[in-house]
Amino acid sequence: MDRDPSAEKNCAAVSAVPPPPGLTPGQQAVLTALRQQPQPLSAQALHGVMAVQRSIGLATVYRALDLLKLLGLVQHRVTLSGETLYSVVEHDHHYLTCLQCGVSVPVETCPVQELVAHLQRTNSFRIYYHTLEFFGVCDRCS
Amino acid sequence: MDRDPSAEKNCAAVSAVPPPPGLTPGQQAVLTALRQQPQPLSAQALHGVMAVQRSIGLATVYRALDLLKLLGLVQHRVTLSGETLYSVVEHDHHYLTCLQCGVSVPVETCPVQELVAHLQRTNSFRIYYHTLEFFGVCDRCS
DNA sequence: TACAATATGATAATGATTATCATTCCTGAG
DNA sequence: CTCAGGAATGATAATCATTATCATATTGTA
Repeated sequence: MDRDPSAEKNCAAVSAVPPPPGLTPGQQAVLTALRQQPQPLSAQALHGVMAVQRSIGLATVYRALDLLKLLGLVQHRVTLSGETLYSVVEHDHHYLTCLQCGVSVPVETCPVQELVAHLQRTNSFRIYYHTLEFFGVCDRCS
Repeated sequence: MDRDPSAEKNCAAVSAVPPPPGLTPGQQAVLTALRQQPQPLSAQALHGVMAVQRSIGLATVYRALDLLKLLGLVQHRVTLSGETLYSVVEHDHHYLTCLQCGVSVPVETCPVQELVAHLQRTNSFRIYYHTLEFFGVCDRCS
């Protein structure tokens, strides 16, 4: 068996921002709901699961997600079908996506932490999260 | 001055697929037009620049881009505003994007080539390209 | 040369996201 | 404690990139 080449394991979030600042109840609810999801979720799906317990407008969910993104608490990724999926910034979640069938399999390693630190120094950018995604064709489709 | 930490330079495309197979004239035109662009371009923008010289339908441009993606000749990335930008698969183009103002600055290094090779071996996926994108807030916005 | 399959174009339809706007909530000054 | 100003919320209309549709044109082939 060959060793994993670029080996840093699943890197944890770079504590981008302190704990939640003054979030409104609605924003808190969105964050809490998102934290309970095992998988990244679309805004509409999140709205769906939230609406069961608490009434909240779809627009509010979108707005809260945008805000939470800006606070470094939530990250996003866009699927091939154009949906945006949101998840809490915790661990990196990277994917290998088939351009044909759209299936995404998670990638366990992440080789970019050093690069993040470097960019942060050289670009005067506060980096909250990153997406790393591989596109190709899975064997079933080729 | 500190050295660049994760140092592989701009990695070239992994010759995903041989030269162009039997592309139709329309598909060829799309590929050619895209090759002449210095920047990644949206499908509509590409259609715009193409329409000047050659009449082509917008739907055809979309279809050709999808096909070229499937052939490993073209890659895509999605902006914060939801547009999909296309470019020829040549060198990696990675970005640092401000979640506030949306500005994207290119990132010159790419630490994932080894990982690509590894994934290719362990996942029986044919990998054509990848996207690596950093999100945060630029100093002007924070 | 005629057929079957595929590509193309024009346009309608889709669907996720955003804008709008009236209402409600909250906070701080008085 | 009360009121005014600002922000947040919800319902819904509007937007806009992308996709589906379908009739027509093109291409490779028997």
